[in-house]
Amino acid sequence: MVTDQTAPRVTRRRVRTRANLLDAAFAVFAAKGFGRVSIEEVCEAAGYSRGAFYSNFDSLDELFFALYRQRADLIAEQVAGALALDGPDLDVPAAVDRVTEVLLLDLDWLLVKTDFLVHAARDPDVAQSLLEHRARLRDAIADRLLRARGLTELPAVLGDIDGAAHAVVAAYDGVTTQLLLDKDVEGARIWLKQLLTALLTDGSDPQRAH
Amino acid sequence: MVTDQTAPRVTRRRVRTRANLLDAAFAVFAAKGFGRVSIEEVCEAAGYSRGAFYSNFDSLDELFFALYRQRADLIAEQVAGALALDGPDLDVPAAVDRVTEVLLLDLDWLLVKTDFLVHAARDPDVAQSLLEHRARLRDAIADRLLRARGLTELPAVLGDIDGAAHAVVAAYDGVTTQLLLDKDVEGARIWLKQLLTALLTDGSDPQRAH
DNA sequence: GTCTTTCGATACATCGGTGTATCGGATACA
DNA sequence: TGTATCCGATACACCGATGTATCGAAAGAC
Repeated sequence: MVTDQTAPRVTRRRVRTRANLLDAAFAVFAAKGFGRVSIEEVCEAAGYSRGAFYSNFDSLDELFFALYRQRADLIAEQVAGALALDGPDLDVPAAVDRVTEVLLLDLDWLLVKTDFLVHAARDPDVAQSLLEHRARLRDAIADRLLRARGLTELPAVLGDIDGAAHAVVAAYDGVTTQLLLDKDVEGARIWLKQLLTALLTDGSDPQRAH
Repeated sequence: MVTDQTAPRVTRRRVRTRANLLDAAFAVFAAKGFGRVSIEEVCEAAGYSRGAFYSNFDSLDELFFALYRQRADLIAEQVAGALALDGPDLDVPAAVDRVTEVLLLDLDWLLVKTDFLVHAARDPDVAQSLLEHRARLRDAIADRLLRARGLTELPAVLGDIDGAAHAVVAAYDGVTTQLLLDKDVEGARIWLKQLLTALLTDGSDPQRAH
């Protein structure tokens, strides 16, 4: 009996090398930037020859895309976990704390992520894919905000809850930009919390972070 | 009488070709991204040979830096103008409108600017220079906010006026990220205004944009 | 264990970009 | 207009990266 007629026999070695290539690529991309990395460099960092690369990917672009998907999905999972952690109506500040911890964890990832952004900005297909990913993230945040409704009143200027979720993402992106330059992760965390508090709580609301 | 003993005779042709190279570089960088552009491409776009390039710049990096400085200074000037336009205490929303108009004018510039950001994120010297530029911008905004004090009460969560200026820049950066993907300039403008209003005005403040 | 299929290393041809050295025409200045 | 200087075009040598074709070895199926 054969599991699949058409697909090539899936070997264990293949998935290992592929994972190794992706890991090495992450390190190299983070260090030098996508635009300045050659296929050879990735292979050398992973300890393979170029034959291995061409056996697994068609181009650097394809590898980059696969790398982004892998890591982005992982982070999205962690964020979703941090958002779902507390009960149906617990306080927003705690959730903010946990999410902030996850989102501003790894500077290298922010570097690669931004590289991917400028890459996507010039390729409509990639941009579309990234936009969808961001939309999913926003939805998760909106769901969480919905659960907190009543506890904290949202400022009306942002419009509905979806607008508020949009604002959260914008704050994250804005803080990321600054962080890429000054590399002050702890400062960025504090700063992001402040921003989110300012955005999500009514100014007249006595309940604030800390 | 000689204007300068040591410096080479400043020719008119030189400044023209240099400007042409910079203009062409802007177009090419915007279209393909810094990482994917060769010296030859820039020269071809400008209508020169590589000889002209090497006569004016030492490397693509140097040209990129010069290009960024040129355009960034130009924009900073326009922003300063938009901030200084009204009297010593006129309304913030009008200033927000004008600044938003200037900052979200040219998508190509945002592309190149972001390219430069990821470039700076990997080179401490360049990062330092960019940070200083951003600090000057923040100071201009803080000055403007100071003039408006009393008219609109700032939310306390942001801390002092400098914190508020910081938040303005973060909002701008955040909106830029989204804009790079969806290319909706008009939407981004509206959205940025909303964000700034939410950040700069107390939630209980009845005075809002529009 | 053997046999078949797949994976990845090696070798090769090729191409595009880089930097330099040189030279003729353009430009400023008297 | 003459002339000294500068600028940019051309030609050349070089290098590094790319993609492909081939082959030995590893891994799964039985």
